[in-house]
Amino acid sequence: MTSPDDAGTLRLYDTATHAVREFVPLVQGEVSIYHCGLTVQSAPHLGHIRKEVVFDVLRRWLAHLGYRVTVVANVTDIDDKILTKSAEAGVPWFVHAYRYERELHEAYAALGCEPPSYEPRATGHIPEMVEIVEALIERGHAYAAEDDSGDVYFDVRSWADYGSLSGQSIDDMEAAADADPRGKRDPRDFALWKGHKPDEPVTASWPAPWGRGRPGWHLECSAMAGKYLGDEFDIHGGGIDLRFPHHENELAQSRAAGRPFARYWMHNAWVAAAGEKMSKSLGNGALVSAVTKAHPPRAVRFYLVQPHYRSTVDFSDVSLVEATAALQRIDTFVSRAAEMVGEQATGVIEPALPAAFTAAMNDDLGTSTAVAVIYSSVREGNVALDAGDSAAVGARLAEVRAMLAVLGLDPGAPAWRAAGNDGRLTAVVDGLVGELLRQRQEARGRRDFAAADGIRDALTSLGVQIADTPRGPRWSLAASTQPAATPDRGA
RNA sequence: GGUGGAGUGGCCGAGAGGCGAGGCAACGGACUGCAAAUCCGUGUACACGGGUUCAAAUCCCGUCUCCACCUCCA
Repeated sequence: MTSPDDAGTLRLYDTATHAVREFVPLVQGEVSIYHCGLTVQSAPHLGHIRKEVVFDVLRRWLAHLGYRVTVVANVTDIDDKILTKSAEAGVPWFVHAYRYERELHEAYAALGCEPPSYEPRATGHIPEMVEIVEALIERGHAYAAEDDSGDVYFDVRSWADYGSLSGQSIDDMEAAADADPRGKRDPRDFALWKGHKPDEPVTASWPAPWGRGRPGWHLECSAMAGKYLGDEFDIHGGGIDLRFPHHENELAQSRAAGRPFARYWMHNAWVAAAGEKMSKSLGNGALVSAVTKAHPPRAVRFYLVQPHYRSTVDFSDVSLVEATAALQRIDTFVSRAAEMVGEQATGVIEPALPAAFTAAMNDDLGTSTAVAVIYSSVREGNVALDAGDSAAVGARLAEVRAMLAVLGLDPGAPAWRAAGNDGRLTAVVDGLVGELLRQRQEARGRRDFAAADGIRDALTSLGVQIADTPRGPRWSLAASTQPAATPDRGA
């Protein structure tokens, strides 16, 4: 399966063709990616941030392969929910939107996601959207509503390919849902432009040839992708639930306006809670802010990265605890190895990756298999460590860190440095623990094991783990963020 | 009604015709004063019923259960 030849080319699952296709960029050496950002109407939960993590890994892998990658993720800062919720809260809609945009950025940072190359806001691109609507009207694919709402709709019947992305035919779609046709020719026609309503703030409307209003949701992505990536670009991504209608509509309106649009469509599965889509069983416990408080953020990322991106992952605290323990195994090796060979590999992602890792990543981002390769290197590294073979340890360490870096999990990366720790605190703690360990060694020397174990227990209860190695005792912070009582600790 | 996906050992989670991914947990052994960490070892797992095949978790048929989408949800 994993011959060296296979490792050479990247293959991605394309939702539009329902097949894994070899990835060939439009422009050699460059990759352009657009993925739908968030509607900033509430705090991001784990499901929202999974998409960011998935595309962050894709971007890192493409960069590793030598591509220059441009990533655009929009911010939808105007929509029905934002207007409703801001009205309820009694604040201007843009205040509401900006507040959650900041929370989104905090979530990116907390999980080590690099910010997009461009992160355009919908409200900053009204002229580009108007331009598309004009082109669609001119070409006979859009029309102003026949009532006096000021809405403009896309005419799905005028576009033969409508439904191709999601594999549906217009006639099989459940049309009854829309009880109020609102001047549509066909109930499935979707809004490109929504006419200003008297009860909405004037600030939430913009002038257009067919009257004041605001853009429909789908329109903004076509406009911003076109502006920053051109009429045709490589990869369009988003959550699987956006495939229809959002992406179907984006595709239809872009192509109908004469733009070739995306060449590959990638959709990540969602994070489920108790078997159900997270947005439905919305619990505050799944907010990124809450989860990263309860569990180490790097472990949260590990938990999101390890399953394949097209598999649904089930959210539970138990899974996060397991992910924390699993990551600890890797980290223990990294720190033990670094102690032996020094911090030689800091920040350098040069060492060759194991062929199995490359093959796994090239096979539609097989992160799960890729993680298994990391564990295999860790085991080899541990064996070398026990054997005192520092050359082998150094090689495995470099390799492991390089693989972790691809997944955005390198423990030495700036993203994971504790905020506000300038190093002095670490030095003080190291000194204090070192002094206690010295006392413990003395006690052990005179075979006073009660005293020695007393010191060890005291440190353990503070979340400091002690390990006696042939080179003397070493300490590390326990994986758990609640250091005190680990219930399953035997007497 | 239409479209797409899923059911894997105590748990999480890959794979997609043939040598039991990987992790967590558990048990045995080595190491240790005891631990911890680490290493070695231990599991006849693929929803159910048929079928194809020398060989099926993987292909085919049927059944059951679950989830998502079908006009604004990552």
